[in-house]
Amino acid sequence: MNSTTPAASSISIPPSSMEFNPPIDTSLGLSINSFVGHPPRNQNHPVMVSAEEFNRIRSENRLLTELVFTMFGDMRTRLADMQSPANAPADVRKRKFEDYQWNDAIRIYESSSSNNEEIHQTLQDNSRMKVSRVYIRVDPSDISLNVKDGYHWRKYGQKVTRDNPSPRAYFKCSFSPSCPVKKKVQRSVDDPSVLVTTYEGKHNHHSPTQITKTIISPNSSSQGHPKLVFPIPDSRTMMPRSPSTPSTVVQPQGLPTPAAQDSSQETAISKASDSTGNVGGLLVQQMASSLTRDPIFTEALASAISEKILHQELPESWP
DNA sequence: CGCCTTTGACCCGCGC
DNA sequence: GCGCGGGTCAAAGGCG
Repeated sequence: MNSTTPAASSISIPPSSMEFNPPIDTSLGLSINSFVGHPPRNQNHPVMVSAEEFNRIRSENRLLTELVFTMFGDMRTRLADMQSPANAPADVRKRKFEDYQWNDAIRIYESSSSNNEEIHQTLQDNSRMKVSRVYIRVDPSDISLNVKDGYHWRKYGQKVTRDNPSPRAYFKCSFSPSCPVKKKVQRSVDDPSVLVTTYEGKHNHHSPTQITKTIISPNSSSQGHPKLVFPIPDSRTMMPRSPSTPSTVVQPQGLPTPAAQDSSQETAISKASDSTGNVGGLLVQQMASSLTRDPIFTEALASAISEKILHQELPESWP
């Protein structure tokens, strides 16, 4: 535990901050409020796209919207947990706060559609970190704890831990006898269809498998539908909870690379949380800020959500 | 035969 | 000091 991090009990969040108050980016002429809370009244930024492209973007944006709301709801729950448990055991409070440590590289993958190379590449991208965590959605009926990530592993132990009925398996990299890397694999306590894989250390050899560069880059074509992306905090409450929750979203063009996102978000959030302790709100702001930097994305998202809202009844207060 | 998994025993750090 | 829990060791057995 980082000695510079504030104690969990020191975090105090006023009730008003538990509401979603997205940042306003006037430079774009749109705020998150304008398309999350209210239908846009003026379309000052019409976007000319084909019907096919529009449908694709609309579909993707629905997924992204769901992801954002899921993450916010989970964050709020988690923050409430963190600030309230004065009567909770000290080790539980400590664990909750440590879940927020941003040393981890968090990724969610669909095992059915992702491949070894992507996971491997993610780990390469985050190789500067001592610990990386990867979430992989698997077939719930598959009881094995095997994660195909391109390396060779030898299982050396298995334990049932206190906070999770699913056993935790311990692996060492067996490709090179001197390789210090270990990994732990355990099903998520919240969603048994998700394998939580924690990697420790850095490989001192190349992957046994051929690496292909398939992952997100700023220049990725939107047709490429690159995989996932948001570095999200942990494990338990930040996971999408239902299988229908999207685990892949499109990386908007112009956003930082995943590695850059990791770095910038880790820095910004750790700094800000030191001074204010409002980790959750800052995370939302950080995410929203990143998204709103991309005008194409914001326009498309506004269109998608406004269409959805317009298909519902307007509130009585709506003019 | 080599490599792997399984599994009980053991070690160690931490909190009380 | 003791108990608990996580992590590791190592013997035994399985498999290709």
